[in-house]
Amino acid sequence: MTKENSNTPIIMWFRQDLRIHDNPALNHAASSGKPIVAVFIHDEISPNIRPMGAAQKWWLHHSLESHANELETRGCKLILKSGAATDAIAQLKTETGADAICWNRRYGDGEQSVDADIKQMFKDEGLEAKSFAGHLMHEPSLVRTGSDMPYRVYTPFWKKFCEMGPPRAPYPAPEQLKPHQDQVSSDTLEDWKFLPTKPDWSKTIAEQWTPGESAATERAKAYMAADLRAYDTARDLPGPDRTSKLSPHLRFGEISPYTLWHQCHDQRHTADAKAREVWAKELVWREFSYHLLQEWPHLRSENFNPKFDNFPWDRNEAALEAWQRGQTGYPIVDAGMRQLWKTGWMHNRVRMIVGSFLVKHLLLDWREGESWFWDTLVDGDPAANPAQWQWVAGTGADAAPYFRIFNPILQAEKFDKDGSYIKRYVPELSDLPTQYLAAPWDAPATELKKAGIVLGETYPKPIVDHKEARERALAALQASKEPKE
DNA sequence: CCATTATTGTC
DNA sequence: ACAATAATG
Repeated sequence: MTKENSNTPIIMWFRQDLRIHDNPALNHAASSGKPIVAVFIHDEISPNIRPMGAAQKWWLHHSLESHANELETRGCKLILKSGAATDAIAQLKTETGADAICWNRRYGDGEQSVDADIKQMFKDEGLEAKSFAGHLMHEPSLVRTGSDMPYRVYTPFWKKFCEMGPPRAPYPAPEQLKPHQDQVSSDTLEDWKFLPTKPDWSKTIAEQWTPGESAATERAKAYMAADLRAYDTARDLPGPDRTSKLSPHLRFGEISPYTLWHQCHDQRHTADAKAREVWAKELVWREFSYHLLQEWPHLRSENFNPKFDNFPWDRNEAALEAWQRGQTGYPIVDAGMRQLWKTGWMHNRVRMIVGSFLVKHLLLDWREGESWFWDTLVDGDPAANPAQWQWVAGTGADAAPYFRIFNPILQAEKFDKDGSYIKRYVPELSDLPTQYLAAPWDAPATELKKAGIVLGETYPKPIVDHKEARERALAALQASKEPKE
């Protein structure tokens, strides 16, 4: 095959795919034989693109640093540009004389319309613009029901996903990259001010996480070898916490879902079929979220199920703040919210509990919770975060025929039996015997005293009564169903 | 009788 | 998923 323009550069536009391995667009750029201009654009201007949350920015800073180093060892510099992506790409095209561009597809209406514009910009000049599937194993728009409709329920989506055949094997990293050598203007990471300063809340997060492709790869390997086998039985226990912690790495594409799918299924000798399937199903929940986002671009702002449009959400700043700060008086809720603040992450079981509590017990709008998570989670994902919040609120894609109201006391007793999770994040309760940890207000006065706890002083009294809150939520649901005058 | 366990209806 | 109710021992 002749490569007519092998001396003119190709732009490799990195977005949510900060990896060398299994990166189809990068492989395309490498095999084109053209000098590669690698770029990342920080775009907070283009319409309908959600500005990143603070914790994600912390992650992205370090992930870009790591990715730039990876590229550097292959002789390639990562160019940083900011502003509207169409302008940044146009400028880069002029600066470098590039006659081709490639990227891995992203999802969401704002992102896709920017990408379509840029593709058009290249096509109009007879230049090449190619996009690849790398973020998801099956294109969300191609997973359809028998009557050619998008799925609204996970289980049939999962079945269809399986029928569509196993995801392709991951691609190897390109053997070599031919870098573009000329000087190109670039921002610095410091220009973007992604790291918090006054106050710097990132220290406890940095202790937990190492952003970047090599850390992601190591974590995946270690997880598959050690803990995958216990996933189906242990995944609901936030105390021992045997989850993979791969979510932020996946969020920024430091490791690909194809790689993880195959690593999981290759683990036949250590993990049984059940454990492997349950874990793979979680990976496909991510795909389902993108499927929903694709079909319902306003997933983060509008009820998926319009029947909830009349739901009488409360507005209560004090209650919202108590929830955000982990001061609700329900230890399992407070432990979760404090884990989130401290580490930028929360165990999934606890996400469901705190989400249900915000929406059902406090009657606060799920969008308040979604926004808080978006700002504080290092794995805040444009599809998974709204999809999960809508699921827990009952407004989303959920097959349950009833209005799910988690009981935070039962949930704590069931999933944090030994109280290790609560004690870790709510240390003011750590001297209370385990049996009282789920509901300290029911502990005998003598036990509270022995543990040095004064409810309302050293730890809050519950801000709502469970039974009353439950009844109030059910009444609100009824009220939202009354036909409007 | 009480505490634990199984069943069932709901949203 | 929960909670009211029934069954068990």
